[in-house]
Amino acid sequence: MIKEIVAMIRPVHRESHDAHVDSSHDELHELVEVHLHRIDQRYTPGRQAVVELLATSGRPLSISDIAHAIPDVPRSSAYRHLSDLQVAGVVRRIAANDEFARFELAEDLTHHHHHLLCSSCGRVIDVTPTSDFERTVSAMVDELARQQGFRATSHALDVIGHCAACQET
Amino acid sequence: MIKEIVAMIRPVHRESHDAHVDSSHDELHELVEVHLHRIDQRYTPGRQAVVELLATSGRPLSISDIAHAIPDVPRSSAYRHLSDLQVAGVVRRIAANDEFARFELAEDLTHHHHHLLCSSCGRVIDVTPTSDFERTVSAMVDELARQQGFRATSHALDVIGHCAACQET
DNA sequence: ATGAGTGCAAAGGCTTTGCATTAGG
DNA sequence: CCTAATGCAAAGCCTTTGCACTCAT
Repeated sequence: MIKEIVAMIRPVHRESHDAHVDSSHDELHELVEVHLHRIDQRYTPGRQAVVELLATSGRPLSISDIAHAIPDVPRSSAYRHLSDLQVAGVVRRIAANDEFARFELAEDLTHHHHHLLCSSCGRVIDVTPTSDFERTVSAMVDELARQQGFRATSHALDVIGHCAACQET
Repeated sequence: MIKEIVAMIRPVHRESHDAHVDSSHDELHELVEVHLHRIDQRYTPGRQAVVELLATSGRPLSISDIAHAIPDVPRSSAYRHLSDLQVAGVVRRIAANDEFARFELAEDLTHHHHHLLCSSCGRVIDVTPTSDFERTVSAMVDELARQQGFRATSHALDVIGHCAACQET
């Protein structure tokens, strides 16, 4: 059943919560609660733990990362939490270049950003573009899409290379 | 053992084969053979079939796509072919937004391009950027990376949205 | 009390591997 | 001849599910 629901995932449009980009910590949780309530789900301790972890990690986390960081939340529950949070539009699943899916808070709850993928260590680093940068990227993306009759709703720009730490070796 | 080798994957630098972007069909296969020989592997019929398929598909293919298109190549062999071709730098694995990995020929053998990911049907469409476009993206990517002491080697720009076919419904 | 949420263990599904056979150099 | 390449079937691994128990409203 979750399957069908997940298939319906679409961007959650901000309504009266437009300026939460700089929400404080508590506001984030309140907002998540609202998102969950929209789909008749509760913001339980287990879910809070997952959201809290994603909010403070500063980078997308894999299931392993999560299971390791919150040992008292069983993997099966972690999977379910992530799935539910995804349906609620709170969490977004991204695909790194390795075989592991990563999860991060939706940009509605944080801010738009891109990723730097380290080929050496697999690390994923978040980077926030300047508005100038973003304006340009958006324009380019729209142009690319239009040529194919494609309707763009968002984009992802990943930079592949080697992180500072891996260059030292 | 393949594991260790895969961990060593790095971009294959073109040597005396710089201008193969417009290689004819046969030249592609010859080039693939060279890449395979570099790692002491043969360009067998099964591998040729996979490369041929990827070359003519015009879009990244999942294992299912491949298994379906080349029924006489067992899945286990397809997996091994893709893995080997990846090590040889002939094939690149990309991650779509769904759970299935897709495979495409490395840009060394084709040309640099980006992807349009349809949220509705999961389809991945290749789009080739103009050189102007690409120049700008590269510059922006370098800028993003530099801020983090990251050394960029390549980039991927994915546009998420709905393809023309899915908008008709 | 009633339905959602959670844990544990079992089931599933896709990938990888072992091993014996075939083929290419 | 010798090592790579293949097929098939078995093994692995991550993810999903079933079911009973707990918790919140």
